[in-house]
Amino acid sequence: MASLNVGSLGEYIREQRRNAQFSLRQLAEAAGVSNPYLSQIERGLRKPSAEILQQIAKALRISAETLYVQAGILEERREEGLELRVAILADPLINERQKQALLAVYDAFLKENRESGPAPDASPAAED
Amino acid sequence: MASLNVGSLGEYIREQRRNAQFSLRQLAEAAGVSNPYLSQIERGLRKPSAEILQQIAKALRISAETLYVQAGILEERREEGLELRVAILADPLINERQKQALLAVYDAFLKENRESGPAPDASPAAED
DNA sequence: GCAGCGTGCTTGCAATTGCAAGCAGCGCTG
DNA sequence: CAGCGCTGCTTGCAATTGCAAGCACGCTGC
Repeated sequence: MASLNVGSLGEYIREQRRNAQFSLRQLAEAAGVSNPYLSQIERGLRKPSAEILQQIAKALRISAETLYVQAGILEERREEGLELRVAILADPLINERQKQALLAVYDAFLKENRESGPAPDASPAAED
Repeated sequence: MASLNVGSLGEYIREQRRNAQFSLRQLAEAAGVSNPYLSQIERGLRKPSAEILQQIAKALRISAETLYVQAGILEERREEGLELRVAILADPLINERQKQALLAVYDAFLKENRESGPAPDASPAAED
């Protein structure tokens, strides 16, 4: 169907498989799918269901979401600022007042950064 | 296939459709799927692909991810407290100092809630 | 050379997905 | 009453998905 997405999906799976140093049959067996089908997926001839993607992801030890994004059924979260807002609002451990307070602090930081230019992200490698 | 998941998925879709006060045909048309197929999905007779779920979600104005979770192809993020911490740390719009400040505020709120009991989530429906 | 093994791919088929045509039932109107 | 419009569902079929059986090729050991 969406062969554009399937094309890059298949390439991505083949790349990850090679990174993991699995043969096609090894991955197919680990994933519980037939090896011809996996071959077809990698070459973009078939568009696998989400369940198959889940199985492949698990066998490759990568997140299923990664493959969903490649397949075009999940969007990468790219809306800047929105993701954290949504996460704050969705957090079950804090109440509404606290959520609003966090959002206010976040907004203040964004404003501060807009007025003083791009965030000088002094994020050191020590974070790792 | 996984008719357990499909069962709850269909019920969920019907419920959301009724909440939106759409007839089956209206939603099917808005979603760009056939109305018999939507009927079958709601009754758990068919298991739709992620693409169809995406279309339905869009027509219902809910996130596709919500339906993916119902369908069992995506897991809910349940790690309490961790998701927001990760989101704060991953946000590209604020710097490290600001991130630490947000985390400190969040921690303070969690502590406050632990000492005063469960978060009295006065989250109103006004969020819709 | 040949047999055996591993690799990736071809092919035909059964099951599933999604649709078009249409049915049955209900309420409303003239 | 008949006709119309709306509702949700039935059914047969084409296309797609995923698999089993098996092919072609390269490499290795005898």
